Amino acid sequence: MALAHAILALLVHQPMSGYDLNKAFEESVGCFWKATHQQIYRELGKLEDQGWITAETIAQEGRPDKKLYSMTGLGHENLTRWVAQPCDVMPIKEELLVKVFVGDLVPRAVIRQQIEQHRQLHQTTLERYRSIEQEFCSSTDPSPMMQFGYLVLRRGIRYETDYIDWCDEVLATIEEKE
Amino acid sequence: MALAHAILALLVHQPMSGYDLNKAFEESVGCFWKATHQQIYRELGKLEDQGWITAETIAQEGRPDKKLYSMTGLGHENLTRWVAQPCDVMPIKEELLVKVFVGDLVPRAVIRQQIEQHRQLHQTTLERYRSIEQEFCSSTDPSPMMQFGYLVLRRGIRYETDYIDWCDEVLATIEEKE
DNA sequence: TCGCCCATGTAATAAGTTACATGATTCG
DNA sequence: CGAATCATGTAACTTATTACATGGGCGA
Repeated sequence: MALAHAILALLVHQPMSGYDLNKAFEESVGCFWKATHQQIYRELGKLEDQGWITAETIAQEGRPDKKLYSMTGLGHENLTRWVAQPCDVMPIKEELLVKVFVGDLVPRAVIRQQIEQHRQLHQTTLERYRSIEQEFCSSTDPSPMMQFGYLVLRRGIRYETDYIDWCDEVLATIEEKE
Repeated sequence: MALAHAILALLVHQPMSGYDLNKAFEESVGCFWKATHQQIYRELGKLEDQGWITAETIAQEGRPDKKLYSMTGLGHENLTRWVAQPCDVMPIKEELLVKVFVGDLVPRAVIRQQIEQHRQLHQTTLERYRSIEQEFCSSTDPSPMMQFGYLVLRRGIRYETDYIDWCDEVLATIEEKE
């Protein structure tokens, strides 16, 4: 049910289309949830059936019609109730760590290359988060919603920074003994 | 295919039963992969069909028979090839972060409580990793396999430490304005 | 005697991925 | 003229979760 609530969480602030939601998951919101457009459209259908959201079809000139989804009172109630419920720690599933774990099966260069590649990917993500952070800081609107959004972004920044530091630790260790 | 490779990665070092694998995923290996026993038994069946592992049934007194799985040459080849293949960054899906994101819907105390609870959970996991680290350090066997295992554990320790620090950051921010 | 450890599985459902499918507009 | 953006979806398939199911031994 978590994807449903992630979608509702985005619709609290403003109505959005499936397309908008997909972009959000790819960009800023990517630091706490991930979903493909197929999942999003399917889930939006379910949420509408349950009456947690409503759709309004907007005709547009020169581009396809879009469906703007808004949260209903029922959806709002459900989301609020869900926020207060205890939740589990999300399990970690890291392919890269499985590879490092069996690093002794391959030449050192293979692991070094994998780590270097991931360091690069996390660096790129970190830079994206940093530029979103700049927008927060330069904005003159210190609303409470922005505060919570900023705390989530902080988690993303911390995570990426820490991952990069770990990569450097690994690289230092494997170079040491070559 | 990643679960299959995570299982193979554990079977490289010694033969194990489904039960053993499940315990491993719950304990030390939990810092890089998670699987339920149902998934494990199903996957073991598939891996055996493919000829990547072989089973040997061990009759035991006073307790159920067990099936000890060992990796075959084919399994070893496949695992080795997989380690060298590039892989994607694993997406983050954090229910807690979704909740913090919509923290303005509920009283401050609700978010504070959620954060405190998760801080506690991550603290417990960190302590578990720290005690595994102690075993590594006191061991007089600095084999290469141990080195890679230690690097993976370092990732777990870093992750948990960083998560706890973030929790403290959130708690400081929400107390500030009460 | 109650509950945990050992040890394995099936069945049903939910969630996620991959491939397929369309079609106009706008920018380089 | 090709690629990207906007905008939506279906269908098939693979993974993961949850519930159900069994049964002896062993320690508090």
